Amino acid sequence: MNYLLFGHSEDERIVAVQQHTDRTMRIYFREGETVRSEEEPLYPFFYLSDQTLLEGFARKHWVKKLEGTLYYQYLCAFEEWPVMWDAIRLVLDRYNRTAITKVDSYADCPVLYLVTDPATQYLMQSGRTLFKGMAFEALHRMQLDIETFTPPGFRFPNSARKTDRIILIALADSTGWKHVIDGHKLSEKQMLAELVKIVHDRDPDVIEGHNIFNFDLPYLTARSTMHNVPLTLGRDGSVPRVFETRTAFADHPFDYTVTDIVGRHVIDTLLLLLSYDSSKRSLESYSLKYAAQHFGFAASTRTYIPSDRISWYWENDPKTLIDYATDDVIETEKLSRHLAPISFYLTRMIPTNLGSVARMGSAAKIEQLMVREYLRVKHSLPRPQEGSQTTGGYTDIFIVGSLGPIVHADVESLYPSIMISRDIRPVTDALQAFPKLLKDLTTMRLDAKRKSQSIDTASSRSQMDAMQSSMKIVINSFYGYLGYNRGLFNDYRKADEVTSTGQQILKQMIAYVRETGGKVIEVDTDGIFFVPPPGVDTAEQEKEYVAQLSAILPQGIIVVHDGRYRRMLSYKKKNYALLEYDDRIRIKGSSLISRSIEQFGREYIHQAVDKLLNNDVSGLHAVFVQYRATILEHGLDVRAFSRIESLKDPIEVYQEGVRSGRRNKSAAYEVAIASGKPFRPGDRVAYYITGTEADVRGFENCKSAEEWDPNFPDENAQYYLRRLDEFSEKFAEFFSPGDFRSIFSTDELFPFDPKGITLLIRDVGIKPSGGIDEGPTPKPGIWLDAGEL
DNA sequence: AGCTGTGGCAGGGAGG
DNA sequence: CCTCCCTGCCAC
Repeated sequence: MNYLLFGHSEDERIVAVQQHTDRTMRIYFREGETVRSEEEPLYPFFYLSDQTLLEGFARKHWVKKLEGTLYYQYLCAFEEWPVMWDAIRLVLDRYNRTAITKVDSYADCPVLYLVTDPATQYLMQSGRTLFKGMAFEALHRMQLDIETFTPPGFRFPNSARKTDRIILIALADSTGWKHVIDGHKLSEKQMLAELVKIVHDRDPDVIEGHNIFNFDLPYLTARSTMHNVPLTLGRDGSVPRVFETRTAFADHPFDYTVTDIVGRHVIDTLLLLLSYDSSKRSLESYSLKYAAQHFGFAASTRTYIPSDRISWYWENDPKTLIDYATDDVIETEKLSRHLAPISFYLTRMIPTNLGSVARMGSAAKIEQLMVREYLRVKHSLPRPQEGSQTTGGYTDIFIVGSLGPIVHADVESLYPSIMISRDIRPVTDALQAFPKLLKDLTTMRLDAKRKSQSIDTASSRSQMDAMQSSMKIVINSFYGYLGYNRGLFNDYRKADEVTSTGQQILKQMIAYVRETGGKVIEVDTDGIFFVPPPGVDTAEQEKEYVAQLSAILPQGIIVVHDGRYRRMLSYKKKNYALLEYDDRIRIKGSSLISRSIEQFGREYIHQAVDKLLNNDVSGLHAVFVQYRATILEHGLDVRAFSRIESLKDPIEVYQEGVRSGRRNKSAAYEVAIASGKPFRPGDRVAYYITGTEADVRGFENCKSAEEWDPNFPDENAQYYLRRLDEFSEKFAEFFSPGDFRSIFSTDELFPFDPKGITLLIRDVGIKPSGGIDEGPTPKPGIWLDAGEL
């Protein structure tokens, strides 16, 4: 069963982790077939570990769609067979043919070995099934962190500036060893030489650091170039190979400089953290210190130093700085031990080395699994489809207001379940590897999950848990891969089939709840919030009810009881709040909790939602009055009313966009430009609005939060009062217009009287353009009393 | 030398 | 006023 995932022969396993004496490289290719591209949309290809071997080969002969894809340097695909043979001849001619040997153990698969760069060879081989049967704990990992000195008057360390320098290099490793190379005792040049010596003595498999790709390693590289000390960190004594690259986490592109070290895997825990957060969405910051506290392994005795005080500590209190740097590497080790196992266990099945797996996106992982199987049987690969997906998940809201009790039911792994039960695969997947991979991964994941729950020893349990989490990530990406415009095996119609099947299932769930007397409030993709029918009161009865719901759905689709709540404040699609039975409040949705809302606004909304969920109209009014007064008397701190935005584009791109009229001016960029400090995409700017009128243009009336002076608060109180009103406006949905006005106003003549004010529940079930057709639905815009439910 | 998907809400600014 | 476009952020 695991044949596709874990390799085809033990020969694939490279036993020696620390040896790479075999100076060879593989070329895979297909022989003796003729596929005409116009008859069959398939690429002839070969697999090459070093793209420079094809230097000079006319680019126009390459299949365009493969340029710049995931395989730029590995998979060379061509429109025509003759062109492919030309390319192979070029590679062979470029090297001494006598160095080419056929390898017996690959007799069933034409693989040529070619003498070439050992670095690439090691990295290629080490990624195959190297870690089969090996535990993460057996890896020898080293953590590295550098501290730099910047002379007074300069803000950032500058890798080219003579007066800047590395002052500490902190090192630790997974054996518990710790060391600091101290810049007081050695010149920077000696420190670099010492670093190289230590790395060779300890000989780690993995080098780790937080933001190591964008700071520590590029800085070390630049300084070693300046001092003419070769940074020979490779296992073969080579210097790192460096290249710029870009990846995307959620909506945000992230640029970084990869530093490839021969025979070692480089892992940046910042990338692991970004990847972790792109599915969990729970982190406020991606700093090492924040992460260590978030995951609960920051020591209470940990030394903290503000980043702008590092130079001061080095000159005045170096011991504290050494403690600080040492704590950094210790936390890095813990962070990696927490997050890296997921990548580690994936390297067992994905034909790429650990360092690459840790940087790869999930679609790339699926493609690697597919390509691996196609390579094995020497089948050509499909061309990516042109076009786009047309459907997504079904989202709807039927009731606006505060009501309860609430049950949340959702379909377990909706899209993977649909794909498995309907045997969905790309039309181009001639080998039918796609559904087989999905099924095997799912079975294995459930198996690992069961084991992780039943095993006694903590280390085996966490190993099983890491394995099942890594498989979960891949499983959940199979659907996304179908709609991925660069995926070789993409298939938009199949992606649409998955989503529209999901929509049907959700609509069946809605119909069932309605027919049995429940009240559906909001649905989104695979989950449904509803007030259960009369008689379904206890948690056990709710679970029984959900089990009956599950039973009416197609085979393989399982609905589970995912939560019960005292009340729900339903606001808009994808925007709601829940009151748990232990009185905790959970708020969802960008219009209620977005980070683009000023902090005081988020706090105000949170408190107001609390009052609404608890039917406390007087309290709601009191909250409004209090915020209003605080704003007017400039009682808020700059952190409460400033807005933090990240700058997506470089300054030139922004300015060009504004000049050409293609984009509007933006306060965040204007503040950043006015500060005169350099900024890079991804940097965050905190600013606030100045002036006296409520209705000012942001980009003309903005100041950096750093400029705000509590003694002369010049924030625009009228503007922030308007913001407060905008936040309050969200709650207009829950009251009659008159009641709303009296709650959200300050009348000095008459004290506020909550009598007669009720929270309303509005049925918004019928949409002008159709919507749900099952079940009777009241007319739109009808106002119901909250007591009805 | 790169990249999983669609759906939804809010806010700013430009122009009607 | 309104609509449109764009960006940012979020749910799933």
